[in-house]
Amino acid sequence: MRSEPRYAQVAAALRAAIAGGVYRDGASLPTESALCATYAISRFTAREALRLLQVEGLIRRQHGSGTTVVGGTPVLRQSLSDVAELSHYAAGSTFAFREHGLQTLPAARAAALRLPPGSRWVLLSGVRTIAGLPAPIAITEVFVHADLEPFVAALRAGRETLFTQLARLGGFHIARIEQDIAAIGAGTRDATVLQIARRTPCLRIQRTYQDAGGRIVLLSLSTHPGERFTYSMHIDN
Amino acid sequence: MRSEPRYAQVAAALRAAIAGGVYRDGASLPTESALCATYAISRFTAREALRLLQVEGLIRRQHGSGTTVVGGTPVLRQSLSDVAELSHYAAGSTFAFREHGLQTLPAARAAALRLPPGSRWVLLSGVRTIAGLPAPIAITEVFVHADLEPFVAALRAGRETLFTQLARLGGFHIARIEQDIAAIGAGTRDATVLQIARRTPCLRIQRTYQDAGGRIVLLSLSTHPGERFTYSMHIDN
DNA sequence: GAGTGGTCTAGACCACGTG
DNA sequence: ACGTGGTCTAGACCACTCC
Repeated sequence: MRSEPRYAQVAAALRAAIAGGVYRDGASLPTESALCATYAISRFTAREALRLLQVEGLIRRQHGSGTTVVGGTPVLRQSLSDVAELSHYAAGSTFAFREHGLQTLPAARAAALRLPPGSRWVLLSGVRTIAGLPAPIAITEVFVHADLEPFVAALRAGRETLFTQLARLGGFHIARIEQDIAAIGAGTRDATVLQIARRTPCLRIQRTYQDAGGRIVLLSLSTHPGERFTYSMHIDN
Repeated sequence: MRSEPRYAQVAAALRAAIAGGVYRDGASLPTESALCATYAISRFTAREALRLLQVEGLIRRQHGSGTTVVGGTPVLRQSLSDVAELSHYAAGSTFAFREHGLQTLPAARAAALRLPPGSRWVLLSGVRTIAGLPAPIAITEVFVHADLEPFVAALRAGRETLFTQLARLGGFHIARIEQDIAAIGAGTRDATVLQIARRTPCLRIQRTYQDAGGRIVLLSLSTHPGERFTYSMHIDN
């Protein structure tokens, strides 16, 4: 049982105080030196705690004036922090894939995907289609951690996403998903499969699924033709 | 002319070294103690410089292993998991805009944005820039509901997003944000402002901000050059 | 075990905003 | 002038990774 860093504890305490109405919208938070005194911490730790709240958008800091609460409304926490949301865009679509076995990635490829050089992955490739549409809406590559190779054969195409299947089969828990979205021009191979012109603008979505230890268990790389795909999400307060 | 903080100078030097190919993709950056020695700075200053590069997405830090370069081409990343982060947008960036008054949208335009035909909006246009970068990272159009016109004159460019300013000025609450992300080719006008070639792949992000009644109070339409912008988010279970 | 980054202390001086 | 946050030093111990 590792304990949280001190600055995270202080940040949590302040967050709770804000949510609890101790500091209202626009109200001033204690000064740094006040925090040092009340929590018996150094100024570094106090600043680190405040830095956390700042990137969360909870507080606003002004050089000569002080620290004020920006949005004390306590419900602001809710978000798309739900894995279910991630699958909603795929509803009604099906994913067909082929397995290409366990491979060591070329160094350049590994670096581009920000995976450890020399690491080994089971490579899958596939296309996502929507019934009735002539061309696929995505071409996808999936990299499964070598440790999970025994479960790959049991993967099925269909509604359930690969990562939920793997999590169930492997008996582990996905703790974090990182998602990067960029716009790129279609390469020759992608263009052929997607039936679009080369260099057509495409959405490139890279997701990494990490377990509790921060280890990447699955990485997926999808390319969607720009004119056939829009990534849509919503955030409710 | 006030001089830059020391950590910003060190960060700039490292940024230049990465861009100049001294440290390639995936290569290791000097350790913190090495930076302390070469620049004659304390570890705090070195870490502050590295922190800058980290939030820019240029480097990746791993506890026991070291600091490595993520991408040789500078990519801006925006991490986003809830409304609070959305309000802060890209750290260190500023938004400059002009107001173009109350207008009735052409029918085609309204349809494309999925806004009611004949509805009236205050149109704003602007660019988002990051200090030190020659070209903007986004060109943005904003449509503000006609009912909020009295508050538009009070809007200020700067750190606070337009919708948080409007919510405060108008005394209402944003209940829902919808966000659509697509890949498009840059049009002539966008290409000029963003200093890229026409038809360069760009991320087009459309956000609608709705009040509790589902009424769209604000719509923003941003175009980001693909090679300078990656939309990044994470989801924690 | 050696070396890395993560956390933390106890000081210091400076730049900024408000009185 | 004063108090605020911003920057910075010179140490320290710990947790993690890799050999």
